[in-house]
Amino acid sequence: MKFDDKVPIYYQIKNYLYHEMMTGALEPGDKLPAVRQLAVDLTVNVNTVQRALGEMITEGTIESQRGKGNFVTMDKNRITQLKEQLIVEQLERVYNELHALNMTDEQIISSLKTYIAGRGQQHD
Amino acid sequence: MKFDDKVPIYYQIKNYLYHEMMTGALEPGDKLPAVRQLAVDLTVNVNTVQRALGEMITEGTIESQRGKGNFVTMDKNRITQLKEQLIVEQLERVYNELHALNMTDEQIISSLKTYIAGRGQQHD
DNA sequence: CCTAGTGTTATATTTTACTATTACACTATA
DNA sequence: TATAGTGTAATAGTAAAATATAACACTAGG
Repeated sequence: MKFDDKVPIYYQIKNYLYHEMMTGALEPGDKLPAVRQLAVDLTVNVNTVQRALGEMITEGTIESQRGKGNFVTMDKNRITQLKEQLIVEQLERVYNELHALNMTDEQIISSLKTYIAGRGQQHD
Repeated sequence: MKFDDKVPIYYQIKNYLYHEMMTGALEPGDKLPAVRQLAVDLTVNVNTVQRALGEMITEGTIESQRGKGNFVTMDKNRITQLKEQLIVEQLERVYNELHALNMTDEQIISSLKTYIAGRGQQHD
């Protein structure tokens, strides 16, 4: 996996797993890949994986069963809340960033529209 | 200044100065605060400031005059390009993030509208 | 010429993230 | 009960970022 060297790997692993949960690749109750397998898949050390999982366990996003594995929480509400939270965080960030660049609300919205519209050309 | 401990300080300093330039707080030809002053203002070490400035000098965003100070480039075109670049980077990021959360283009745009509309309530 | 203000550079130290490696604890199952 | 698969934890080492501190180089002005 490709990581941004400006932010801690364990933090990016958390985000990766969040997204797997948000998109349904990992559903409530699902068993995650074994920590050693995740380490191989992501080409990182087991301890780094463990650090990410440890935080998610503390948060209650995943549940650990020693000897069995790590499992996505059965609390679907939590997943929904998490998704909403991730979305708002992103919106908040762009808004603040673009607003700090002296753009008006209207300019922010229209620039996003333009960006998305102009996207079809060279991507996907 | 408050820093996000998930990303290097020198990198955040660069972004801070970029924004100062984008908003016009620092205009082309303007003299930046002395490195030691910046270090005090940002409550950071001189070397950390220097690392940020060093990269910006290499980029050509600012120009250094030994014994005199650091100055914003006179090349207004560069400032404009930089602003456009910063905007696109933000749009790209938000788009990719939200798209990865299974949102459609329309949902992304409308969620931003909703966010901005609902913003007036508790902020500014 | 001296001094204060500026950028630049270097050394040593601390802290944090990450890695490598090993060991331990628990579960399921053959 | 042995073994393979799982999570958990500790130790030691490396690398990068940031700090503290000091010195050097240049400029302007008295």
